[in-house]
Amino acid sequence: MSRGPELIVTEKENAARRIAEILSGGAAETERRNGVNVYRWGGKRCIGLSGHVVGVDFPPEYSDWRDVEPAELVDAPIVTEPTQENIVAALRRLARNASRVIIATDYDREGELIGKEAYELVREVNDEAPVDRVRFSSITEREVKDAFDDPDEIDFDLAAAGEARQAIDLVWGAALTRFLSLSARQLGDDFISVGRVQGPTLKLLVDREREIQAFDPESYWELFGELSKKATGAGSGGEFEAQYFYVDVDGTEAERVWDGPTAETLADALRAADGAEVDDVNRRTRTDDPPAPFNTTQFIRAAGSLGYSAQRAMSLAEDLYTAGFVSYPRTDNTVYPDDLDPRELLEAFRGTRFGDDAESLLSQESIEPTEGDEETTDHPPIHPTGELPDASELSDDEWEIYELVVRRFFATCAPAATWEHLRVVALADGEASRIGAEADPRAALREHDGDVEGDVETTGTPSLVADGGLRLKANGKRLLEAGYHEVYPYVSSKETIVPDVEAGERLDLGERRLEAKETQPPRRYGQSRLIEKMEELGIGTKATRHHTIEKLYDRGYVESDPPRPTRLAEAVVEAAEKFAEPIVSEGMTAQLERDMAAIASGEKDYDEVTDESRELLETIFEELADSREEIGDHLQESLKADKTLGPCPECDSQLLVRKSRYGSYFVGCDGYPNCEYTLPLPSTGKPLLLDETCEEHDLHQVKMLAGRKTFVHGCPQCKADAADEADDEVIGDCPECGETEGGELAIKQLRNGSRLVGCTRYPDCDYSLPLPRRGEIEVTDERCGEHDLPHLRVHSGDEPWELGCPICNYREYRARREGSELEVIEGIGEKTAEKLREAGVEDVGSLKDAEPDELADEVDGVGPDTVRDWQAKAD
DNA sequence: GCAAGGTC
Repeated sequence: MSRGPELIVTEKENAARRIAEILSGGAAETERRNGVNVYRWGGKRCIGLSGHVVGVDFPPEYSDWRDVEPAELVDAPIVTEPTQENIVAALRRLARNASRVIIATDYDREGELIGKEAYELVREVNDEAPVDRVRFSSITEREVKDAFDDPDEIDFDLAAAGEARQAIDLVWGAALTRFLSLSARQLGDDFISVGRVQGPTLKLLVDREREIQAFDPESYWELFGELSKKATGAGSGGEFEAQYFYVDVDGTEAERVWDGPTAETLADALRAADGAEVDDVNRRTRTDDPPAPFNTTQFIRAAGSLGYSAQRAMSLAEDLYTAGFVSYPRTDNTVYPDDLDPRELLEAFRGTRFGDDAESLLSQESIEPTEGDEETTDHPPIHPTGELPDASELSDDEWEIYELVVRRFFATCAPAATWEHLRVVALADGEASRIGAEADPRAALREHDGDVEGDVETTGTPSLVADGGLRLKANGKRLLEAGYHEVYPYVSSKETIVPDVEAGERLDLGERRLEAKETQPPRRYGQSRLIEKMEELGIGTKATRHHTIEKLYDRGYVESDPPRPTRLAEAVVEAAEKFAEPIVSEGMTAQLERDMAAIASGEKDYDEVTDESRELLETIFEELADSREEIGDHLQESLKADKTLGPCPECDSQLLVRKSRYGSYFVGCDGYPNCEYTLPLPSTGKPLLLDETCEEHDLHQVKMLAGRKTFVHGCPQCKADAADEADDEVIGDCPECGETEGGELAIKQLRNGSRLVGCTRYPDCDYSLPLPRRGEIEVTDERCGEHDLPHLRVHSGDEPWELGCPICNYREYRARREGSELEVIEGIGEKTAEKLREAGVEDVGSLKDAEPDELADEVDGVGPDTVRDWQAKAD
């Protein structure tokens, strides 16, 4: 009997390629099976999966939402089916005659489950070959070879922990999602979802919004004075700003004065001062340690401060990873593995544009990279691979992100920075003490009347004025050693200069200011702050948190950026808090983590944990049964509130944003069909109702979200009125019907806010040319010789610009677009455009000429319908 | 068509 090949299975294609390279010493060849790369050398084959290639679901008889009571899902069977047919087929073919199978998926819980899934697929076709498991934390020669020299077994308990998570997530998510959707009669694309991760994430946002809405601002005052060293013969002294402070009842310093009259008295006192004397000088040196290596969350946060959304940052990092320039971007690890030699990696940057920084780091006697708190087994922290891109290979955004990763790695190898902090306290004297003594110290306190901060009872009296005068303080900091700031410009190293002064020194007191301020509500979570918070609470994973946020947008739960929850989101959270609390609580994940740990250690098993979870969900459904209508009504009201613009001018109902049969948006009356009042909306983008309303019509302003083409439309009634009032301005003959029918071209303002040059015989003749949305259009005396039309000039911004003859302008626009980059088409990103160019499609023009089926065959992950969709958009 | 988790 001939021995078949050994089969190695990895979690992803990239890992398969690199492992094959390492184990074969570079001799592996690539062949395609079912459109999947298989690496072969000697008696070995290596195939990469694409994460989970099978998925859990309910059997088909449960798939109709209307025929199945959501509660039935609680005890429904769960089946596992292939989701990536081609990869599953390739794996089966290879497994059939394999003599041995080695599972080399990622070294984490989900990797163990993916490995077990591969094992099951292998066993379907081959019940003899031994199946081993190898584990390594990073794909380096030493780790991989060590792992393959000493193979282990699949940890079925650990995999079962992952399976329990799958089952619980499916059952809770599907049952409650269907319940909410059915109760609100939202069954189309606009179903109402909840889940173990999206639930608590949404509640974070809703809770913050509740705090903001409940916030009651308080007034307070702060005082400032401009101090300066007295000019001496040797040179002029520096000026610096100092702030008034007093000593609170508990002995701490306080700057905010919570009472207006008291603040005024103190300001009078400060104005009466004729100078200040330095009372105390305090110098301290502080070290400022370099940052820890990047995990996914901290990477997203740093990219966020450069203006990238979480989604965009991850997509760019994935591109850089696939191209081989940075390591795997999905990781929780903040400790470099032992086999990452920082010196060696720094040397790879010699002679590049990072060369000087790399050299200066290499000149250190020893390099001890920083470490974060989290050390995991799956992947190393995100770092450059040492494979160097040519700047021209990367888009501007990719380069910026690449540089961030390189510089972060540099920073982790760099020395700490040191700062000198200088704190100066001076007393504003002269008449200040006498006048200041007139201020009521108790009134300065926030809690003085006992009701502001609840039951905080304050006793004692603060000291508003010191013996020698009004206290002023200034804090300066100077960078003594730049340390890692030299190589990592993304965190501020700004200095605040306070000049050297000595105790007892007299200072001039210049301008004095009393500033009235208000306490501010808490800020909304930004995307990266939200991801940090999710990580803190343990919800979601490094690979999914940014997707969860995208999902909240897709479901209509949040809008704009930073994400703001809609009324629908509030209603979903309210309903869940009342009837299905676990689904919006981070506690559910915490419990699940405990249960999974118990399964992994063998204390519990899959059935025990999933049965227990089903029982809890069962009781929740018992409660829900009676409240179905109540919940549904509230959800529907909230959905309507999210779409409500304001009062209808023709009846007592409200105007709503509606969607036409053709998928376009318009404004219609809630009283339809009794009231048929409508207003049009622009044809591009998805409408978002802003908080601001139109003073004249009491309607919410409308913003049209359309990616880079997003714009504020304003009040749709105002736009329609403006169009009704504007007279069409005739500029020449219609080229289509001017001679035969006498049609003329005119500049027209449409009721949906757009403008065009169109035929006066519309709709009999629909000849039209586009015009820009913004700016005033001037008809000049100059005429186009070819089309006999006047040149147009557009007044927007500071400088008017020449649009010229509208026909020539449109022709040029078309030509530019035809020859322009593929990326102008919605849905084509940089990666897809690159793939298209490889297939010989260089620009929009050649995309339009392409045969959809042929092109789809040539480009991975693109179907003929997608091509047709692009072609339609190109027109 | 539901979730969350992989991967792209």
